[in-house]
Amino acid sequence: MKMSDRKKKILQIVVDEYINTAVPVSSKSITEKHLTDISSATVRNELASLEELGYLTQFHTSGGRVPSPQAYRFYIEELMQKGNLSDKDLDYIEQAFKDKSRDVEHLIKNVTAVISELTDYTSVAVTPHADAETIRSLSLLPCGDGIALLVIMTSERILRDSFIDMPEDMGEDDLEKASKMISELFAGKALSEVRETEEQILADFGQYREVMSEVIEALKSYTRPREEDVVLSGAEKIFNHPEYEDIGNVKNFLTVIASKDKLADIIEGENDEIQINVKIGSSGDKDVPDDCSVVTATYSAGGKNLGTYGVIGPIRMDYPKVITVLENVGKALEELVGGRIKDKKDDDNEQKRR
Amino acid sequence: MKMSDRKKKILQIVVDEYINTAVPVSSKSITEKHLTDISSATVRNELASLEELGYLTQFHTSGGRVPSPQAYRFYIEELMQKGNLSDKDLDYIEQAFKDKSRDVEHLIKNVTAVISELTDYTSVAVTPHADAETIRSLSLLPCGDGIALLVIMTSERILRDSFIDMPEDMGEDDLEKASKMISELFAGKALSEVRETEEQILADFGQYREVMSEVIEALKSYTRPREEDVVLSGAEKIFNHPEYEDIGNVKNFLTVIASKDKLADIIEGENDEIQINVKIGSSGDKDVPDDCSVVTATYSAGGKNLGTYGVIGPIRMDYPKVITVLENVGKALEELVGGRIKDKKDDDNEQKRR
DNA sequence: GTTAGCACTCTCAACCTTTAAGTGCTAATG
DNA sequence: CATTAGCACTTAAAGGTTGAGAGTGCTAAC
Repeated sequence: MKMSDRKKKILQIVVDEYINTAVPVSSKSITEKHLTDISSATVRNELASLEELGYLTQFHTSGGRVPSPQAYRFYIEELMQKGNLSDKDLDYIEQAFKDKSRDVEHLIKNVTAVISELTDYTSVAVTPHADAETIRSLSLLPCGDGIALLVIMTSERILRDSFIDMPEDMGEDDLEKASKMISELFAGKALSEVRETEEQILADFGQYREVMSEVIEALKSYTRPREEDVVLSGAEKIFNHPEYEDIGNVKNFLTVIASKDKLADIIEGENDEIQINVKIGSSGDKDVPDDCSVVTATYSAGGKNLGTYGVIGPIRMDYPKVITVLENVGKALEELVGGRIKDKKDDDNEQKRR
Repeated sequence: MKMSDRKKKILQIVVDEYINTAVPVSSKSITEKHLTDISSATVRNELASLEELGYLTQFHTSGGRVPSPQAYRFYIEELMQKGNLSDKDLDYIEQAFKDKSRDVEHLIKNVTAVISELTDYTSVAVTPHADAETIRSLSLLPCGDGIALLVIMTSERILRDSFIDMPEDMGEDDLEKASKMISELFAGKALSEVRETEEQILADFGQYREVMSEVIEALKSYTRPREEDVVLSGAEKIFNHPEYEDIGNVKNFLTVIASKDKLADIIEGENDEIQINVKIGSSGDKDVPDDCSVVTATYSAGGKNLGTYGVIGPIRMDYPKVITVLENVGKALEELVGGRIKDKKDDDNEQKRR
C-alpha cells in the first residue's frame, strides 16, 4: 500500500493534534477542525489503513487513534512544520545569555535552564570529555597538609582541579620541580594516550612514583564523562505533561534522571555527524526508557566543541518546538562564543592602532 | 492533664508502630501486640486523652490514630530508643569510605550516597561556604584566549576555579606580577571582609581595575552557598515511601529538591550549637514543605568544618534509624579525616627518626 | 480505674448502570 | 469505485448502591 498525499495530510493532523491535546484523535474531530470537505467515514477508512501500515494504534476500539513511534519518526522526517520562536522567546534567549558568560560551567547550566524553560521539558547537557584533547601543561600547586592541587591545561580548556596527596618530605621547591617535570613529560600527549603509556612512565619515574601514579589516575578520570560533565535542569517539568500523572512513569523517569552515568550514556550518542538527533522510545536500544524521547543537538562554535544539549521527555513531545528551540539556542551560543572571539580580535586591532 | 507513664508508653507504641507500618494505629492492635495486660477499651480512653493533648489525630472516626508533629517531637526528645546499626550497615559505611578520599567533592557525594542508601531517604549535604575563612593566597594562572584561572587558597582549603577575563595586552609576566600583587593584597583577609573593602581596593588599584573587579566578584561569590556546594543523593528513594504514592506530593517534593538554592536554605540552619537537628513539618516556617521532615547533622573533624549532611523525607520518618546512621557516618568521617591527619603525623615522626 | 458490650461512623471494594465517544461495517450514492 | 450515511457494537468513565470490615465512643457493670 502506498502513502497517498491525503494519508500524509491526515497523519500529520493526527500527530499535530495529539501533540497538542494528548487526547486520542477521532475521525470526527479531524473532519470538524481540519478536513471539512470530506466525511468522517472516509477519514475512518484512511485511519484504518494507516493503522494497518503501523503508523497508528488505538488503546481500545472506541478510543480514537494515537501515533506510533514510527509515525513520529515519519512526522519529523517529512511532515513536521517548523515554526519560528515568538519574539518573547527570542528575547528570553538573548537576555539569558547576556553577561552570564563567567565560565563554562555557568554557561552550560544556563543553557539547560533556558532550554528547559522554553520547551517545558527536562533539559540535559553533557560537555565533551577531554579524551581527544592534548595536554598543554600540568601544574601542581601546593596547598598545605601534604596536598597539592592538580591543574591541567589542555588544548581546549582548563580542567578542574583534583587533589593529590604528596609525600610529606616534598617541599614547595620539590613540588615545583616535580610539577615542571610532569608537565614536560605529558605536554603534547592526548589524554587518551595516558592510559597506554602508563606502565612506561611509572617505570621511568621511580623517584616520584606515588605522586605520578596519582596524577595518572586523575588524568585517566578525564577520559570518561564525569559527574560534573552532566548537567540537568527542569526535572520538575515532567509534571506538566499528562503522561506523568501516573506515579510509575514518574518513578521510571526519575530513576534514569538520577543517575548521571546513565544520563551521559543517553545523551552522548552518535551525534558526530548530524546536528540534531532524535531518539524515540526504545528505538536505539539504549538506556532510554521505552516511553521517552530524547532530542539532542551537538554544538560547536568558534572551533570549540561546546557539548551536547537536549531534552528528555515523553514520546508525545512537541518536536517542532523543541527542535526550533535547540536550533535557536545553538545560534545564540555561536554568536556568544564566536562574538566574544571576534570582540577580542577587534580589541587587538584597536590596541595596535593606538 | 499530665502525661502518665502509661500514656507515654502508649504514645511511644503508636509512633513506633506508625513509623514502621504507615497504617493508622488502632487500640486493638496495641493491646494485641504490645500491652496484652490491659484491654483495648482502656487504651481507647488513653488514646482519646492523648488526642485531646494534641499528640494524636485521626482522619475519620473509624480510622485509628496517627501521630501529630508534636508527637514526633516529643518522641524524639523523650521516647525514642536509638538502636545500633547492624554489622552489615557498619561494614557498608567502612567499605564506602575506603580509598575514596580523593577530594572533598567526592567525599561529600559519597557521604550523601551512603546516608541515602542506609536510611532509604533522600540525602542532602551542604558544604560550609567560605565566608569565615581567611585568604591565604590567590593565583591567576594563564590559560590562553585572554582567560586566566583564579585559584583561591584559604585557611581551610582550596576553592574551585573561576575564570577571569584578562585584558589582551597582559602577558604572562604581567599576569604573574598581578597575581602576586593581588595575593599580597588579600592575604590574611577573611572572605567576608572583601565586600566591605571593595571600594577602596578598586580605587587603589587603577591599573588593573578590570581584572581586580572580576577577582572581587569571584571572591564575593564564595560568601554565599553556591550551587556546587549543595549535593543530593537518592532523590528516587521517596518512591519507597507510601506517602509519595500521590503524585501531588511527589511534585511538591521534587520541586523543592530541584532548586539547590531552596535546598541550601533548608539544610543550612541554626545548626551551630547542636549536633543533630530535626525539623518536622512546617515547624521552622522555612521552605520546608509542610509534609516533610529534615534531619541534619553538622560535622567537623580534625578542626575542619566538613559541612552539614542530612536527610529529607516524609514526616513519618524512621527517626531512630536516621539519627543512628547520621551519628555513625559522623564517627566514620571523624576517623577518616582525623585518622588521615594522625597518619601524617606518624609519617613525620618516622621520617625524623630516619 | 478498668472493662465488656454494643451502636455508630466511615472507608473501601465490588458491582451495576448509564452515558458518551468512537469505531467498523454495510448498503446506498454520484 | 471512492465516498458517504446510518446504525450496531465496544469500551471507558462516572455515578450510585451495597455489604463487609475496622475502629471508635459511650454506657453500664465490675
